[in-house]
Amino acid sequence: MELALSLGDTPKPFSFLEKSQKITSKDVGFCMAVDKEPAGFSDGQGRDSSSDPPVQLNLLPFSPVHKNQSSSNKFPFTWLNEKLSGDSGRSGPEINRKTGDDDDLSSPNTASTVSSFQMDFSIFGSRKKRDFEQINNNNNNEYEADRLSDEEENGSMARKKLRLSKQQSAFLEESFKEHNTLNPKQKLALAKELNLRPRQVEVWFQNRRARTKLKQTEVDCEYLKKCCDTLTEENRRLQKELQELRALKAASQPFYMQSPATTLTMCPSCERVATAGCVSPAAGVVVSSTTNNNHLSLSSSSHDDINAQ
DNA sequence: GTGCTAAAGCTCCTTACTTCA
DNA sequence: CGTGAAGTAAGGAGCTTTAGC
Repeated sequence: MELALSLGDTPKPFSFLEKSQKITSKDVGFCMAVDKEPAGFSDGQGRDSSSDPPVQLNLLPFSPVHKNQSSSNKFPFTWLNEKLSGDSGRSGPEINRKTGDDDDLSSPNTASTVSSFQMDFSIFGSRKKRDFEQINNNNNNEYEADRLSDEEENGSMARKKLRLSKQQSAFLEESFKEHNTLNPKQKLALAKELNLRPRQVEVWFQNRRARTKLKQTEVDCEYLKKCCDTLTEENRRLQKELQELRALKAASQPFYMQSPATTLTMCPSCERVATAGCVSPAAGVVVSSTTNNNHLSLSSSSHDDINAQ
């Protein structure tokens, strides 16, 4: 099966494309523009994805992909489809280019890549090794693998942290807008498109979800704060009204024979109290002080009743 | 069907690095 | 130039899910 995938002006063409033009999706763990997905599709990590639900397209409702996916649905990401089917055959952001024609020369990626390469690779953990092995095994990110190989040869593979370029971040952001989780295929495709390791894509999405959650938590916190302030103010006001009501009741006792009936309204839900003639729409319970029983009598009425008046 | 195990992914927390005021 | 805060890539622990046996 032919898989002609242009990834733009990559500084170094993928060697597997040079070695053999005959590529199966099994080889690359990634399937694009194929008439049908081969059985036993492997993501290159030992997992058989053939049992996946139709590429879990509930994640990507606008570009459903099925087992007999047509070539029009090249890739679950609509924005990636556009880029991959671009007129110039030059797709995706130009990133991590070795040549200096990138207008983003001031990109932190450039500086950090150079500087951090000088650190000690011994701090790399098992996961880093796993990713590195995965790169070598899958050839799914040869450029990155080459860079790592160069670092290893130089004995300075201690890149602790590599800042992603603006283009890479923007690209990932676009994919995150599509959906905030990735299936293995999408991860590999993104990694390939962006010349990143799949692990980097995975980490980026994890961190992105964490940032989203953090922002949402901050928003929720702010909302709850306002609610708390409102309730505090409401409580203060109600306490004041209660004091007024008690004062009114106390004042009416010595003169109950002379005092006219005082009608107060009280809402059962918000417990607001107001005198008759000043009935708020929220008032729901009529509190009337009569001269006969020396205590408040309540007659209930709903908000609707009040509002209907 | 059930239990065990390994692999993978996730969240959460943390660290380390970069950028900027 | 030095410094602290903010942003972010990445590591690790612990948990869950899933597939294979």
